[in-house]
Amino acid sequence: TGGSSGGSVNGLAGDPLASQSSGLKPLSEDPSGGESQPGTPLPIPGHSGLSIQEMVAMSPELDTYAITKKVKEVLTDNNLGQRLFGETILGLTQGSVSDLLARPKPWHKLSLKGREPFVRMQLWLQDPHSVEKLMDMKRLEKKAYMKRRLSSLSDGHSVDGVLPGPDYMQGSQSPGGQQQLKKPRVVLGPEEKEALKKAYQQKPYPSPKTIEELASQLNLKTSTVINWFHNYRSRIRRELFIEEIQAAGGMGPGSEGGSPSLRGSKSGEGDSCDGTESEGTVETRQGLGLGVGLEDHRGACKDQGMEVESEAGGSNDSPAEMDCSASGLAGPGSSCGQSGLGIFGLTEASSTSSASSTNVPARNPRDNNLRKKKAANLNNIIHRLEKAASKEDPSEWEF
DNA sequence: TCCTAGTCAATACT
DNA sequence: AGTATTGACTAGGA
Repeated sequence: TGGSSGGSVNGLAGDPLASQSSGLKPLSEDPSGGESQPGTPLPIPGHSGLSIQEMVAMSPELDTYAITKKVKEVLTDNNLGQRLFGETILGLTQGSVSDLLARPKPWHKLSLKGREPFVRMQLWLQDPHSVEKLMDMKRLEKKAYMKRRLSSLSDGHSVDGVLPGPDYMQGSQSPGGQQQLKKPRVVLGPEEKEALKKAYQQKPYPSPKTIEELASQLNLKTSTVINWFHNYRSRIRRELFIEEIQAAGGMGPGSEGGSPSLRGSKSGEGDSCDGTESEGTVETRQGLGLGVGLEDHRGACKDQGMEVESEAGGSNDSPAEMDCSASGLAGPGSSCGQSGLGIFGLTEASSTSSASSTNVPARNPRDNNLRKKKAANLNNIIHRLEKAASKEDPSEWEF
């Protein structure tokens, strides 16, 4: 991939990580770069030469929340970092791992590709030697690091770049040979973000024209504004998923139940409710209904001029999920984790949250968010309706 | 062409 | 040093 993107951690070319040690799978994805699809004849350790893709395809529904919870637990208990875990087990970078562990999307909302890390995690959890393997890896890294440090010290260089990470070379992408000066990362200031959020509240899907305006007003590139909207929408959507999971009782026993998710924008500002307003779960998926799930909750915060009161209280949620209904799981009850039945021995999934639960006493801050969600959701619906309206033939309407 | 899903990777935070 | 956040980018769907 030309850019940094696809390549990924799996560039673990010659570092100690990949190969070695007991049979840790080097999760390499296709070397070529073709990425996603085909390749990956990754022979998962104990599973009859199936590629992960195949395993993912065959996998029954997994409880992503329980899996990440367990993984976090194991990692912290054993003092293993996300970076090591991500690079050696998942083939993802630290940031991605952090994100994944903190906000897992429910299984039924994941694409095949998105499910892969969870299947890997599940497999890892089931491996009785998972921890020790990773520990070995850690030791090796440390050793290598020390070595490098020593040698460079004698050379008189500093070893800063010693990001144990293998790749890291930005050179990989400069085929021509010369380093293209990397463009500095754009960092939006609080005011800019504020303005963008405001704009989002009024129009989650701004027109090109609006985007242009925003860009010039904020002095940003239009692509930055576009990216911001894309990212914001998708991240808010994710927050919603988390709520869904938790509202559905997804948390396990030990959990405190607090959702780490919704942390609106820093307190500061005067804005009463801003933060993660949201957008809707318009979840397209298979065309089900408008995602307006979320029961009603009232809430203060009437800013931005949107009022939004009632809406169809639809059940939202996804529809028909694939096979679902796991077949042979039946875990040992209580704790998730191990057990190992069936091909995967997966732990049952708490299945789709049929949301719409009427409970949820409504925790203070949550209320506002829900309201916002509904509001934004409506915007989404409107967006879609407008789109549909542009189609003459009703049969083309999607909803 | 526009959107979403997934990620990367820089960098802010702890 | 490890973790969290987030702008940018790729792939793929419609």
